[in-house]
Amino acid sequence: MSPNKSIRRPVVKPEPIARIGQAERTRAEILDAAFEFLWSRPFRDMTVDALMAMIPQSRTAFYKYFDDIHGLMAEMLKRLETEILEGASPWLSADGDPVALLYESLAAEVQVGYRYGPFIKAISDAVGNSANVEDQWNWLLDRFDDAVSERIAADQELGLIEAFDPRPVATALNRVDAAMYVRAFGHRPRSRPDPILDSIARVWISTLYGQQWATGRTSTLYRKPAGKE
Amino acid sequence: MSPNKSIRRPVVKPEPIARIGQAERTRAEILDAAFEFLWSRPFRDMTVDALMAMIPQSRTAFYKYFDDIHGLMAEMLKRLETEILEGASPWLSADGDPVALLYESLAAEVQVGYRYGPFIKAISDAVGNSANVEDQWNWLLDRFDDAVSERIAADQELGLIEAFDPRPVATALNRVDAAMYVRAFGHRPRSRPDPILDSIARVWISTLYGQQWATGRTSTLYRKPAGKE
DNA sequence: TGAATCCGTGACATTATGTCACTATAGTCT
DNA sequence: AGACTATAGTGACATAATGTCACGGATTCA
Repeated sequence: MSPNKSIRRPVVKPEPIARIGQAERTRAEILDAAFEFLWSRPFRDMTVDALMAMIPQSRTAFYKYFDDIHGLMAEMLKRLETEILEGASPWLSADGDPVALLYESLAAEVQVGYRYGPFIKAISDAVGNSANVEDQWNWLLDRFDDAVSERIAADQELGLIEAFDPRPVATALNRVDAAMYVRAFGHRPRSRPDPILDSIARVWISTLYGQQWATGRTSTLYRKPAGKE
Repeated sequence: MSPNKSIRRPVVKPEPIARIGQAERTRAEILDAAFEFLWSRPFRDMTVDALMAMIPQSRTAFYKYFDDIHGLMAEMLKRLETEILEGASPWLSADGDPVALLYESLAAEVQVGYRYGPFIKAISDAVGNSANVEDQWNWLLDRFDDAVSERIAADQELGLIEAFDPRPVATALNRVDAAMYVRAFGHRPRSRPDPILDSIARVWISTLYGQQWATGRTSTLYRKPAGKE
């Protein structure tokens, strides 16, 4: 990072690197191994030793790439974040029947939860062992809480949702999802996702828009934006 | 245990014990110390060493009473169970306005959650580190799921609750509570319990009995048992 | 060729764990 | 009283996992 000696560097020389990319490949190899490990064994069994035994590298090589096992989990969590936020939320942004959109969003989320079940469980296990992972996980959850709160507030403005403090309700609803994913999809064989989606959707829809839409999954709450631009 | 030499023992002699009750007192001392520890520091910092430094006993004495730190947590969890189940649930058994009773039950539960907040967080942290604790915690939660499912099914019979598969919904609702307690009451200073109760109650009541009762906390759903004995 | 750098490794120090053989002592028996 | 015994407690030890460090080998650049 710091240009100690070779101050005169030919202008076009952004790649003076030896063994190009080797580090990145090894790093990715470790991350992949960790993912594979957690797919079949619980987080508490993942020692640096056991992990590095899966790839042709010495145990200590691990520390060239990560601070410790929790640092590794934090990195993996970042990867997951991207994936989650992508598949996420028509309901949060798009325009249309709120009940249908909410259901669609939850369905997408359940897909992700199902897909990454054992890994999400690993994260939730790791949370108790490291302030770092805990902070990062909470930060992610809080962002969801923010987004959901906002949407609730917006629909309250429109009279689609009753008046109440949106924040704690958003938190409660989001926690349902996280807990259900860990429980239902955290161990293999994973539960079938459909009943999970049904129950989650029921709780969300009943709480926000009213029971009468919980079964049908669509509503007549939505009217084409009139005055609002 | 085995009568090696002194075969001729006077018949009335069921108490040949020396240093009566000392063990129980030490055991309780350790449990108390653990509780105190967890009140101010996270579970991940509680080593056997740190714990036993709090009382005038050697580190190894710990192993006379518990298998390991997780065995200790399992024991503490059992203690908590009792407390939880006591303060628990008018809604589950008593007769009367279901919405009012549900609210009352949740209020009592929130009290317990508030009271034991940091300790509940410690349990939830320990869950990831030990199959034993995990099993026991899940067993406790499952019992709640059972009880709630039953009550839902009963009210569905009476037409007070819509028809749907009660089990996953019960699970979802119970998970709300647990997650909220950890989040809101797990760290000090703990959040004020009232908004937590409000949001939890809103989710439960809206999901089960309908939004219209979520604010008022009482309903007109209940009618004196007529035909039923 | 030689210098610089990158990647990786074995050896080590440290910390926590759990076991075991042993000691000390309070109560019991004669 | 004095000997005996089960109980409570301890220090020393073996094991396991962690994280650091000085070094070695290889590759690229000058």
